[in-house]
Amino acid sequence: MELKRYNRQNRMLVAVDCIIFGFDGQEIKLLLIKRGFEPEKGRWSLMGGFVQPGESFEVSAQRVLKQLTGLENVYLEQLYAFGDPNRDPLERTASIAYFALIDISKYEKQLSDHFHPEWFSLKKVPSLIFDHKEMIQMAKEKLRYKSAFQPVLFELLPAKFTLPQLQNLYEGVYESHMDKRNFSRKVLSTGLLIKQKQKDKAGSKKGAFYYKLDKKKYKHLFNSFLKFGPEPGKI
Amino acid sequence: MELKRYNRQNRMLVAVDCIIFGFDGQEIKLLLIKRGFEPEKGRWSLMGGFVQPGESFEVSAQRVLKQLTGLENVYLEQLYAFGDPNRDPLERTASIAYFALIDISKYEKQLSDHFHPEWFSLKKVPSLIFDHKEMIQMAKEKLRYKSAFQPVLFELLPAKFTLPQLQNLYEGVYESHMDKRNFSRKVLSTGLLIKQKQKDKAGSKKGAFYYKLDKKKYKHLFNSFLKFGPEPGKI
DNA sequence: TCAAAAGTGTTGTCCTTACACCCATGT
DNA sequence: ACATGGGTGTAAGGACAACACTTTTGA
Repeated sequence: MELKRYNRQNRMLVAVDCIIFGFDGQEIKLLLIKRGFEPEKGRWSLMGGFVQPGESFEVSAQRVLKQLTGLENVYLEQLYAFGDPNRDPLERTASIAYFALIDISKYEKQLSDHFHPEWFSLKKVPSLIFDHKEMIQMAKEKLRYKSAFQPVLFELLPAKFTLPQLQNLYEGVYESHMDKRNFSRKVLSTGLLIKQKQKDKAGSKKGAFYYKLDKKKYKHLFNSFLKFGPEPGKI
Repeated sequence: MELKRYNRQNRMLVAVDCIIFGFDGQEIKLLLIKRGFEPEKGRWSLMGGFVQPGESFEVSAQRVLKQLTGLENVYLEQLYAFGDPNRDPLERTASIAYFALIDISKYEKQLSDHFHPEWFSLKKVPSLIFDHKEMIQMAKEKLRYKSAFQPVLFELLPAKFTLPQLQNLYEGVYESHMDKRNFSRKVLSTGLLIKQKQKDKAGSKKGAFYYKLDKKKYKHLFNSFLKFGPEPGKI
């Protein structure tokens, strides 16, 4: 006897939600939208969408991300599956949360959108629907944890960036100050950065040298990076 | 107008699967069952079950774990949500994988079970259904990653254990050898271990002193532990 | 000329690693 | 008595943290 379905079991909706991080050279930001349908229509929310038939979670998250930002091939990683039976008041819906790191300079508001997206400073996140605040909190923690050992934060930077920008980024993630001498020694010692001849004159009169990632080494060294941030585990 | 449901969306089955680790004093083991229903009836599998209405994923995993082991209050952590549309050939089923660390000495085969559970050495895992092999691989990696910074591995040990046992455990997780002098200095320096007066005479003629966890410090220090294993990130 | 940010070196401390011998005891 | 595994100390090297002054240039 061959079954056609699992009988007597309940099915539920499954959605993906994306925590989208960006970095403007000064601070870390989060891309949020105004929810366009009931319930909670009009409130701020993470970008999300229902998982479609035939679509894996990863593909689903990529689709949702592209819909909002127009971007493909961005850094995307599964964060956590949220499954509280009452997290969506209308109907039981599981959410697989993904976090994305995008180069904010490549982001372009999609013209014909109805999402009303806005970038928010991580310190000024508005009230959000459902458990989205919890998702963001968890994403922040994971980002800290992860970037202590892997050079993921470069995904947030444009092709050319300066050391002060990079330091701002790390300081933002760890909400702490770092010594610039120790910082530059540390990152340069990885050999991942290639110094450019041009300077960025935007941030100061003297100007700061641009650096580029050594992409070959980057892929190769992704798993053997440095230790940053506060004591490991204290994060 | 208020909606009652999200229309035009597809619902799917959601299950939990548990990767259950144990440690017998010598090596790390995995608890597997013989699947009791179609499809793939009779093949080895992780213990799992469908998420029930009103039940969160965490509670669901706890229930499944108790069903198999009789244990409650064990270390349980969400690993990853597996959602490939074809992972279960019968019907689309998402699986939220959890990994559990149990004290193997507390485990007792449930009498009236129909699961036929068996402990397998991590090095001799049989062929498994669906994507369960991938789940185990990911769980191993997460365990490595995690136990480098947090004292999670104590969850696998009985109340009293010896330093050589503890070292076996770490060596099993990292599949490497460690220097016993450096190892004992390192773990003792945490202050988490309380030396007992009795010895375990099972493993040697001289006998090895038992240690107990300082539970207060354990809970407090859970997030500021040591660095173990190979280079961070090389895991 | 001054203000503002970029860039650069040294030192002390601590952590990590490598390494070898004696101890206790059951057989 | 001996074989087996348990227990301990030291020295060298490397990583990290603390710290202050000079440079450049736009206003």
